[in-house]
Amino acid sequence: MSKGDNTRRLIVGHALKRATAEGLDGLSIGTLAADLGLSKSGLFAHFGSKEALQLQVLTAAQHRFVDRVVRPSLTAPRGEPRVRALFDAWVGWASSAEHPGGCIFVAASSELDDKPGALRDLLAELQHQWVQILKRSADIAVQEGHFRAELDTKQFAFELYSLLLGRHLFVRLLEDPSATRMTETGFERLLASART
Amino acid sequence: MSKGDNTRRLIVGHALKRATAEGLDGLSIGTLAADLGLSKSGLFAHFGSKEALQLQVLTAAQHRFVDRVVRPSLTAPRGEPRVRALFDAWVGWASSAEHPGGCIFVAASSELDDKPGALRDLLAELQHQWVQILKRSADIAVQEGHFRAELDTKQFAFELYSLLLGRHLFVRLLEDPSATRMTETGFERLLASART
DNA sequence: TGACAACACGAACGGTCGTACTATTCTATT
DNA sequence: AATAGAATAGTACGACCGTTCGTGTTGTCA
Repeated sequence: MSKGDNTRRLIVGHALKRATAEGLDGLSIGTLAADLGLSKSGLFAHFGSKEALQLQVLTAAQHRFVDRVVRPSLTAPRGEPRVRALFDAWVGWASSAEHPGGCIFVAASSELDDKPGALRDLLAELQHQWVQILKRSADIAVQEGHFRAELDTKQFAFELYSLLLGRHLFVRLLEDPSATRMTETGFERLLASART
Repeated sequence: MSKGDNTRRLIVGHALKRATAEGLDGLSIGTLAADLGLSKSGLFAHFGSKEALQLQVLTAAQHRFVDRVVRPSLTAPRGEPRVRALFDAWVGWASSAEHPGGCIFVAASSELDDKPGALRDLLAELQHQWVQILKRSADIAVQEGHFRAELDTKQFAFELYSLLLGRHLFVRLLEDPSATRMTETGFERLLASART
């Protein structure tokens, strides 16, 4: 890995952290450069445009998400345990000290849903993939006999992700100390209704 | 109502529409003025600061929300019908042509949750009030015997609002045509589990 | 109708933004 | 040690930002 690649990673990593708080659009080349002790132009040269930087940040977030949430959960046994693992890993992801602003995908979603462009397209694709992961984990739980055969697994994924989104709001804006407990309660209710 | 008051209302109304799409922070005095055929300084004079404008936009949104969602629902019979009315009215609110960007409170929530200040405080207060309205409607349904006595109504409000947030994402970012149907299905499941 | 307040305007300020160029410093290979 | 190329810095730009100020214009009430 060349020196430039290394610098680029440092930039993207730091930008990822800030983007969860300020939003992807709130990122500023000048501020990022100052944070890292670089010149504006030096930092800019690594990307060529702000949109390219934002795309790299989002892509880096995806890779990290796969590392921290998806892959670890795949080690859990197929079926309901894996569904639980995904749930727990997501909560851990959104609460991680690595991302003080919460989940960057949630933060970016309402920011980008009205702004057509490559950034929105990528985010929509990533969010779609995540919902599909949740759905497939439920499909497997059906195969394993943990969930009932007629379960609408897309509906299950929707409701599960809704709970996670609700938690995000209650934790971050309302600062409700019972947010995580309520999310877990809702999750248990959802699981119960999915079982055979 | 003086001429100035009227102009101010026009400005705030238009800003409210734009803020749902661009975000409260994305509002620009210059752009708003151009939209309305006013001069930047003329528009600015009505508020004295951008934050004051943003606060008025949020307050106007609250008034409109009460008019369009809360008050009409209060005409529904106490108990489960009123809970349903609130649900339906919220979906109508978020889909209204009046707010092409969806619900401004949802849009502002992830934007402001990391930015301390008067704006965030006001938004948190409004969101808290909304959750309380949902909770109290469930309390009434318990009183009326529609919901079971031991129901955790705060939990109910959390899950209900989570579904609405999930719908917002699925409609706006993922453009999933079955979003509203899934929200309704989840709502019915939630109601069923709350009944006696 | 005259007087005064309310309202709106244009110009300008200092600042930050993304981006484009050029120049310098560093690094790695010969 | 020399040199090519990558990496970073420096400077400048045009655009837009919120804000201020001075000056007209318009509306309102005595």
